[in-house]
Order: sequence, then C-alpha cells, then structure tokens
Amino acid sequence: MTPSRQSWREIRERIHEQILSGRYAPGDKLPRDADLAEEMDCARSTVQRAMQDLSDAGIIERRRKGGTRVRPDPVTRAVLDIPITRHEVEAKGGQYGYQLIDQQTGPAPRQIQARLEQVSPREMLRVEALHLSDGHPYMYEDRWVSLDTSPEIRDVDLTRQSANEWLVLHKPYTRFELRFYAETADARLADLLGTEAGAALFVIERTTWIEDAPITTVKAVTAPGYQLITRT
Amino acid sequence: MTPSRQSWREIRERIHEQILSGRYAPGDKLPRDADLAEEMDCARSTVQRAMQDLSDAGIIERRRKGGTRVRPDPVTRAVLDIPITRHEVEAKGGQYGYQLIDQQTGPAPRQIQARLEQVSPREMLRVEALHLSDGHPYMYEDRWVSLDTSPEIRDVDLTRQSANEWLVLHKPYTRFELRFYAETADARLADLLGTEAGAALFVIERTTWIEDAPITTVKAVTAPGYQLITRT
DNA sequence: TGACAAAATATGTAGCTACATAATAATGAT
DNA sequence: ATCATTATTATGTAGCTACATATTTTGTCA
Repeated sequence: MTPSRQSWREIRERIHEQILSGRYAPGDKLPRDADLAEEMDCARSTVQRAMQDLSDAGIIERRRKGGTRVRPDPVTRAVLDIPITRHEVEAKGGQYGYQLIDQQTGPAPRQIQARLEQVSPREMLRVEALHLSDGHPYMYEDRWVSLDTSPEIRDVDLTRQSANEWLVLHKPYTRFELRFYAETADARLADLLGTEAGAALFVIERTTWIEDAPITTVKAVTAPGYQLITRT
Repeated sequence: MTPSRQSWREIRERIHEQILSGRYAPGDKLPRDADLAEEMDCARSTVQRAMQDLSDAGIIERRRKGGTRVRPDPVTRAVLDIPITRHEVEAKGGQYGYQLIDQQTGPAPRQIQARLEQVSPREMLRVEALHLSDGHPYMYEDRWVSLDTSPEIRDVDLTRQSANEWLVLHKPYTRFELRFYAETADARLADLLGTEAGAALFVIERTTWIEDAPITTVKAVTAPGYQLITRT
C-alpha cells in the first residue's frame, strides 16, 4: 500500500478547520494523537507535528496524559520582528542617515539601573542619537550600554556607526524585554524630531541581557506618523 | 553502543552558543546537518529539529541545497499575545467593567473599507465601548463588524457582553493585521478616558479576516499610562 | 558565449519503532 | 477515610530509513 504522503501542514489545516467549524469549541478536548492519525490516515508523528504547531500558535493546549484541548481563552498571537533601524529605513525605501547627538560615560541613574535589573550602580556609556530617513528625523534613541559586558564599545567610533547596529551585530543576547507606549513630546524632543511640543509619539523601549548580565537598554522615540505593523 | 539521548534543545543550545561565541558570525555558513550530527553525536533528525527552531527564532536562515547560515541582519523577534480585554484586566488584578457607548448599523466609511480590504461598501455594525478596570477607564474601542460574516451578532446583547469577547470566542479568524501607534486625545476621547485633551495615547488597531472575508476591525485606544510589554 | 537541460546536494517531510516523561487514575496499607 | 505507592496513559523525544523538493552546479549544445 502506498502511503498518502500528506504534509503535516495539511493535517494541521484539517484539524484547524474542525476547530473553526465549531466541531471542537474552546475548552473542548480533542481525540488523542493516535486516534486522529487513524482518522486522517497518517502517522502519529505527522499529527504530533501538526499539533505542536497549533500549540505554538496558541490555538490548542497540550498536556502529557491530560490530552489536547482547544484553548478556552483564545489569544491573538503575533510575531514581531524589530530589525536594525538602518535596515528598517532602507526596507521602507528611505535613504538612511544617522547623527550622534551626545555620548558620555558615567554612573547610570536609578531608573536605568532598575530597567536593567541591576543591583549595584555601574559605570555605563550613554549615547543619544538620531536616525534619519531621506534627511528627515525618523527615530531618536536614548541608550545606555553596560561597559562591563561591552567594554569594546569604548573603541567604536559612534559618529560613523550607530550603537544600535554595532550592538546587534556584535553583542548577541539571550533575553530581552520590549515595552511599547505613547509619550508627549517635550520641547527638546519636538525639536529633534521636527515636530511641535505636545505631539503624541510612539515609543519602543528595549532592554537586553546575556544570561543575567545587562547589555543595553534603549528608549527609541519615533517621529510622528510612525506605525508598527505586523501581519499573519 | 548506547545512544546518548540528548534533547534537541540541548543541541540547539550548543549550536546557538557557537554562534554567540563568534565561531559563526552573521552571514557565515554552518556545516550541513549531517556533519553537525556527527560532530555532536546525534541523529540528523535531532539537528534538523534544533535548526528549525533556531530558524523560527530568526537566528539562522536555511535554504534547500543552499545550506544554513547565520542571519546577516539579526532581528529582535518577539511573540506578542493579545488576550481578550477582560482577561487582560483580570490578569493584572483589576475588577473588570464594561460600558456600551453606542451601536448602530450602516455603511462603513471609505477609510474602514480600506482597512478591511473591502472593495464594495457593505452594511456593517459599529460598536463603541469602554473597558474599565476597578471602575476607571482602561480602554476605549471603536469597532466595525461585518454583518456578512457575522450576522449572528445582531442578536447579541452588547450591553452585557463586549463585542471583543463575543467575536474572539465565536468568530475565529485565519488572518489578521495589527498596528501600533500613538495618538493625541481630542476632547471626546479625553473625556471618555478620564484625561486631558492633548494627552498622548497608545493605540492598538486590529483587523481580522476569515480567508479573504473581513470579520472586524477595531481601534483600541488605551488610557494614559498603558504599556504593552513582552519578554523572552 | 549563452541558453538550456541534467546532475548533484542540502534541507524538508512521512513513517516507523522504541523509549522517556509527566500527569492522572487506581490500588493498597495504615 | 487518608495518604502514599504503583499502574496507566497521552504526549514528547531520539533515531532510523526512504523519499521529496528546491536550488545550485555542472555539462552540453547551438
């Protein structure tokens, strides 16, 4: 007998459709993999792969011995890619530009220490810079870099290459945190981003660690009109 | 000989560490799966699983025949779960509340049609509502629902259950788009959210489809202070 | 030289077996 | 009855083989 050679994606879709159709409602238990495999005429390993993917997508929940059930509290699960800012600008078709505003070393303020989950105050590098697209302000970044984990950055010419790019390429991280929120532009920020004080600005805050050691934290304030978009 | 029975996660970590250590830099080519399998004394299928996961995480790129290489343009890849608003409030320890502001049917304006990628104007349901946490405004939502794909919503009492919750539980989607941005509060929005006109507000826009048929689009304006957070 | 066809090759997938692991359910002793 | 122990069971993982698929590379011919 010739095996039907169906892709696990096909099996996933068939299971997903049964969920969409209401045959299995949120909270309902699905048959065990082995039974579904027989029903759909494929190997258990194929069902396993399909189920894993549905689980990763937040559609079902699986527990050993407990079986598989449709998630009772569905979530919209999105995958968000934050690229290097230069790549982001170029991907949108803009001519990338970059300006170093200021850089200095010193102890980090308490607020920054807290963000980095750092107990004792350490000497850090602070970098303020502006990313441009076609000559217009695109994003202002206010960054703190740990000189403990990235001492090499002392020797990098940050007037030529952004700390963003250097860090992403040379300092891989094992853990990070992202925060998104809105902020009102003060006079200085408005001036830097070419807008009026009081404008609503979209902010992306990102902090990275390698294991438990903080690498950097950055507050990226985007110019008016910026939107972060993600699709399935 | 007894196989070492190592988890594919362990293999993934070993490969990841070699990337972190700089043995393989961004853009560099990795050995083929079979060779890595021999080097790490495991089956090719185990390496395959580890590599797939690293690929999903945006760390490496794989191409048939072309082989595997470290992504030359590293990205920060985050997984974002947007729960039902009631669950979100309750998870934060708040007492959830909900108020329907207004609901009416009619043709959608051009702007909404465009968001839904809808060609011809259709009759839709518009729902304005307020989500509360401990009695305080938490989120204002301005929603349009397709009566073509969700005619049942005509019979739902939206003063008791939010359209958000009803839709998520009863109208699964196959595709969606998310947009995040900042907006300035006008007088009405400020009044609804208990703030001053001119305040910077964080907005989440979400549109869902089942195949190509639009289900709903919602503009969720969060109260001041709201942050969207995601960690690894 | 250039275009096109054929061969080679690395990853992707299906199916199988055997065993591991985590829960739950059943059992037995006190 | 209660608690601890043991069996049961559904998913998770490792390893193997065979084959599929997408590219790149090579080879051939005009």
